[in-house]
Amino acid sequence: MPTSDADRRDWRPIATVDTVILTLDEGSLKVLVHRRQRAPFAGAWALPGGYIRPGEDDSAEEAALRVLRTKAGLPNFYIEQLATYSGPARDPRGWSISVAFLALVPRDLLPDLAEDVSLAAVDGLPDLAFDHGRIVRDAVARLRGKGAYSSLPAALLPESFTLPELQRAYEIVLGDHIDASSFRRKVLDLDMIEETGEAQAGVSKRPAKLYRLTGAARTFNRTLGAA
Amino acid sequence: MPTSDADRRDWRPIATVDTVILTLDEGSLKVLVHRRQRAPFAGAWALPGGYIRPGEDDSAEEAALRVLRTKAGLPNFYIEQLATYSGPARDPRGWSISVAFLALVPRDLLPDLAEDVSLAAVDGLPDLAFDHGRIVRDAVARLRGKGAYSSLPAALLPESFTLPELQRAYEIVLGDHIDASSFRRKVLDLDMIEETGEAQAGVSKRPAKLYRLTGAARTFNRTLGAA
DNA sequence: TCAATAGTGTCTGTCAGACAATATAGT
DNA sequence: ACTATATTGTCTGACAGACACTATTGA
Repeated sequence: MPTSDADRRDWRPIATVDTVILTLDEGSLKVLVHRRQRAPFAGAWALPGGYIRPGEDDSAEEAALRVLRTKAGLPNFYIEQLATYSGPARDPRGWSISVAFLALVPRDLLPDLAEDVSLAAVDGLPDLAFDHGRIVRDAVARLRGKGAYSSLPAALLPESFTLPELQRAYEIVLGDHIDASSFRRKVLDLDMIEETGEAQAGVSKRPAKLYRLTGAARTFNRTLGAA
Repeated sequence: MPTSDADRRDWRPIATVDTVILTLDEGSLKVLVHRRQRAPFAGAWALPGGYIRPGEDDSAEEAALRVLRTKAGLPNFYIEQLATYSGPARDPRGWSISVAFLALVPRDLLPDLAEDVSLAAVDGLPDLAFDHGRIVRDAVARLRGKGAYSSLPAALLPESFTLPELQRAYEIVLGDHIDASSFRRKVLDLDMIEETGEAQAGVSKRPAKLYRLTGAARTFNRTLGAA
């Protein structure tokens, strides 16, 4: 069983994680990317990612959260497993396997973007390192496909939001117009959201009521990825 | 960078694949399991699985197909990525990462079962090695959750089948009764199936027409997993 | 009062499920 | 003709989208 280093390297692929952080910014769906400092693909835009460290991480998910903390300075939040990408060619360093995760984050929870971090619109994505372009496309397809009426798009909004804002989030995610009255009926029937009691202020038109996700909806949200 | 073997082993997790083969047998949904010959979990039931071999496999999916060919004697068929399981405790041999795949296979395509291979009903599953019990539960949840009207359950039936048979397959998969007239309308509208021109023979009642999946439905089926 | 958007009420077409009615094989 | 399904037709309630109408704020 014991063999040379070269052989052993051949038997255990490189194991990494990559994260797709999606948010709503300036009316469109964007993904967080950073400029790579080191080879391979130095200077190219890439998803935040890194090696799984068995000595340090308790799971691939923990590894992804660690990468987000240390590489992007992001706090822990809910991430959902997207898919796993593998093969000899996707990483020039050798046969690799990467577990990709997806998170929906309100824009205001993202810290001020550093020099080498940027939000790229998912429609008209620039070229990304590795197979990250494909990973982002898969993530967006998953988001768009998954329950037109799951509570997911609400995760892109701040703690409290108006119904028109929520509707716009759905429209951006789904890429389609939604009728306002149907939307209200549906979303209120589902007990996903509840009034905060407050209303918009300082607008020169009828102010909209503010809502928040109900506890039930937040939980539903958290567990959606498991199914 | 070069370190001792122990260190390097620590940096690259064990990488494996596991496969969940689901089929309809005696009116219920079953999963193919085999009795492990070797430690760990020698003697226990487990999903067919094995190491990814970077020198031999072009992707995790190829590795899974190779495992099915060599360990279970199964031909190549469409498998869909399910999820990836990882951590220090799931395999006593060390920190491991396993990519799980799902396949729906007509019972008559499974070769005669060898001594150490068996079909276990997914409801009332026996204890399985590793975290395979959880993997099977996730697979069944995915199947039940995924498009009530995707063409997926049809993959569990032989090449040609009657509408009542197809309906029963859906009912078993969904675990719920379906109205016959609605089912016919829907499934025929979707252009998923087409008449073969033949009909059942040798039944002492009105014989049902035979159908097959349309080319479009088969393709749809194949690509479902990608989204 | 006006502009602009929030929010409500009503109509209508679509569709799934319930269920009755009809069709067809072997016996 | 009779039995046991297969298959079709009709009715009805739920619901999404269209759209007209009312409400409410600051200017």
